[in-house]
Amino acid sequence: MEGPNKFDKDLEDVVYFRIERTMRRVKAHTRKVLKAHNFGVTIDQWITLKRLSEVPDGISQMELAASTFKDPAAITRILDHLVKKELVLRQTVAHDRRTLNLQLSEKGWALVRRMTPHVQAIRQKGVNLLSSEEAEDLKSILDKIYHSMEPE
Amino acid sequence: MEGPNKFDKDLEDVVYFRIERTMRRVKAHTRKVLKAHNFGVTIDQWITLKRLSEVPDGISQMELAASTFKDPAAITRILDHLVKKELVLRQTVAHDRRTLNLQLSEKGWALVRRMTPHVQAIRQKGVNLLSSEEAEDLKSILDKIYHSMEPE
DNA sequence: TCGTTATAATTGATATATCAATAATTAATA
DNA sequence: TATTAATTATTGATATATCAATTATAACGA
Repeated sequence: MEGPNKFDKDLEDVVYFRIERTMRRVKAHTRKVLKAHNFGVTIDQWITLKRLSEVPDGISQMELAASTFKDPAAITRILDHLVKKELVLRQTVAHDRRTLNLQLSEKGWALVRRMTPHVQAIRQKGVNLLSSEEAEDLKSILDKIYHSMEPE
Repeated sequence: MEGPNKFDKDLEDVVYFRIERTMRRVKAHTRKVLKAHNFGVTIDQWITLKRLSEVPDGISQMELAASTFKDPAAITRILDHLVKKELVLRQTVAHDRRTLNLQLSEKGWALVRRMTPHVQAIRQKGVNLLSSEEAEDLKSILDKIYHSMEPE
């Protein structure tokens, strides 16, 4: 905000830009790890598998989309890959033929178990440097921003 | 991390997941504002224009990519749009015919000036709720994570 | 029950992200 | 200086993000 021509702060100083660049780097590192171990899935595919591992009875695509903050259309396509790789089962539901129930296959469970320690290591790498107080601060600050922008 | 079947924390509790969902919401809100005012550019196109507004003499695509943390290939395509919309000038450089110099056009400058107050309002909306201390904490915590994952 | 409305998933179109490969040019070096 | 190596931008392929439109089905109201 110095100098005669400055009518706005630089990108570099914008909080959202910092958030973005941090996530880009985290993702780059994550991709490197996934590739090194030949897990055969992308980051978003991993997120999907991980979420499904939290709901053993399965959930619908709408619920999956909502809980991962992804678009239903994106979920459809991510699942296409995961079903083709036989990591996820996509089955019709008796009482509502619009809905598809999603569950990990045995192969999906095995992959999640295999990947988990490596993903934990990635989380550690960055977050380890933070005090537990800082980690909590980060979450609560992010949530303040998050809740300041309720849709509608 | 409770219950007999839990061998990993839930997505919901992962810091990176929180960061991601916050940014998704910020971007959703931003797109809504850009659309409401008919600015005719996407978020990434805006970021590119904004960055170019910080370097009136222009920069190369490599420099633009580095300073926005985007891939050079992505920059090429974003610029294709911006050049077509006559918001950016892409000119060859005398001393190095590999390099293209990028500058805002008059129309580009006008758009940046027109958009700036609205973008500032978006930044305010979320960040206003934070104390200046929290805002600084957020940046420094993010930077710790960022620097913990230096490439190579 | 018929017709309207709502919901779940898909598909299409466009924009971006990432990686690999390529073309053009410049730099480095034997 | 002739080669080789590095650099800049582009292009192609694949995956995702977003929005709009569509299909199939379910829920609802007159």
